[in-house]
Amino acid sequence: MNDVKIPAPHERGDHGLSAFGGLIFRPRSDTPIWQQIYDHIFGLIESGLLQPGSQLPGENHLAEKLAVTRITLRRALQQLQREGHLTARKGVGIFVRNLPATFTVRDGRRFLDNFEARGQEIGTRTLLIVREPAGPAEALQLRLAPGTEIVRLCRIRTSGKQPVYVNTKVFPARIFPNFEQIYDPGQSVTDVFRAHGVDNYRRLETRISGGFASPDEAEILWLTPGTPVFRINAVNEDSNGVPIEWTHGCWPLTSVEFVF
Amino acid sequence: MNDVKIPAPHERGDHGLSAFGGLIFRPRSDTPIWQQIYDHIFGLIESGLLQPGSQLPGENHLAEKLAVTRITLRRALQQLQREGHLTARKGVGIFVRNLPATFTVRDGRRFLDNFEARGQEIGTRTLLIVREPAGPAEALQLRLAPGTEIVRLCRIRTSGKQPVYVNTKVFPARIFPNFEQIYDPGQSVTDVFRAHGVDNYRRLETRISGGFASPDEAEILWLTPGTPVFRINAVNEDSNGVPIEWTHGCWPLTSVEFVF
DNA sequence: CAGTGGTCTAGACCACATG
DNA sequence: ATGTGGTCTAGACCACTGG
Repeated sequence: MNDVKIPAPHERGDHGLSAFGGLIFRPRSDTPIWQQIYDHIFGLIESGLLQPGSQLPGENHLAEKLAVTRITLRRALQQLQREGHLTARKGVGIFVRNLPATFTVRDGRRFLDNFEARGQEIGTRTLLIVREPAGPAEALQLRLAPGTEIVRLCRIRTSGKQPVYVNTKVFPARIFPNFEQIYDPGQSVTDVFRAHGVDNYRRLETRISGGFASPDEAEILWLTPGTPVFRINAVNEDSNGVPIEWTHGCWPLTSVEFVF
Repeated sequence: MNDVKIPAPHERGDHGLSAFGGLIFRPRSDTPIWQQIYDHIFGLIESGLLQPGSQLPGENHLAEKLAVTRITLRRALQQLQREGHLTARKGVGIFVRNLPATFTVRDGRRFLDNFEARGQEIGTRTLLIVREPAGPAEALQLRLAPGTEIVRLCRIRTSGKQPVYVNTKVFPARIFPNFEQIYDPGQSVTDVFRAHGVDNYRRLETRISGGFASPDEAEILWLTPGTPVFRINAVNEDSNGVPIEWTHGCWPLTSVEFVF
């Protein structure tokens, strides 16, 4: 508490608390205190003094160091969480989120071709792959009778360990009898398409809307529930106009840019 | 507590407070109190008991009626504001936002053709139309030398009085010598294009990203600052590939859906 | 167990808009 | 002058995570 050192990023256990020391926030200024704190922490992140993935000091320590109430501090922290710069884990701590500089997704291309992630490695994790009867929404999108068997695939895309995209894909099971066997080794849907004679397909329509992360989505994407997200919704057709894939998913608002 | 009335929307001055009466929120439930309040108010809005444009009771009254602290109540109200269901005006009150059911904007069409606003009338308000030297960003987008004269046009689109879209358009001034005269009567950019011999043009690229409303944008769009928004950014070219318009603007996240 | 973030209370003062 | 929403304080208890 009394050690006044130059803010070396990773001190032994103090989580770089010194970077926050000696600050004075003027209460009766034109800008609210919580916003001054927001600006300060945001500056630390942008300038790189707070490295991605590093942990912030505990809220009690921080509030004391900044000479404000924990509630006032939390107001600033929560805005930073909603904007995707921080992520909090209960019982653990608050961490600097790995902002992947915004991806650029171009419509009509394969996912991996789409990324222009600067220096970040892209990963895929398959959460679920099952065959089951189509629900009403799925049947509608794929133009099937309700109850027709479909293949459901849930995946996460990560950038440097950090999840940035969760999506669900639905396929007519009849067209892809060997889906699981072919998908398994490379986790590539395109491989599955090719192996079943679908060499060409096109995106019929893409819908982009906005929403707010459900508790489930928040947990998967390491977000605070209620954080704003993009929702994307698209159908792919084969060359004969038969729908072969309905995909819908969810991105943190600040992790992606769509280019058409 | 004892007045059990059907919530008639506009009681004499009580702002429909009765709709909030007699509620009990269990503190040690599995869901937080603020979220129970959120759910309750959201339900009132969705069911139409709280009409669009109507005013909520004051926070002090509401907090008393719901038997919670004003801070706890505010937590619920602020989430509703961020999600676009409520809008607060300092010194005035909190109002139910007119959710325009989400527009559908199709790329490459004229704006008015794009709307599928159900029963809402679309309005246009021109905030600014000036000629001035191009800044660096504008010069880059229009492929002009910095300082070249451009026409800058700022407009708001409204749906039933409520602003839903604010954007800025920039044009090379040299191509449109009579911009202002032609634009003025109908507020139509297409008219200006036609009058200057531009009968055909196409959208080169559209970029959609996410952000958070600046104080200026928030005021224009009747939002709370920091509310999540879509940002859209596009360039139109004439048939010879010459950029003739750079447009960028901002939508509340929950007011629009993009279809491509 | 100690430390973390999540929630909640009971007050208070301020800037702002309206009548 | 009144009522509004915006900000801030000084406490408190809880559920969760980790060692």
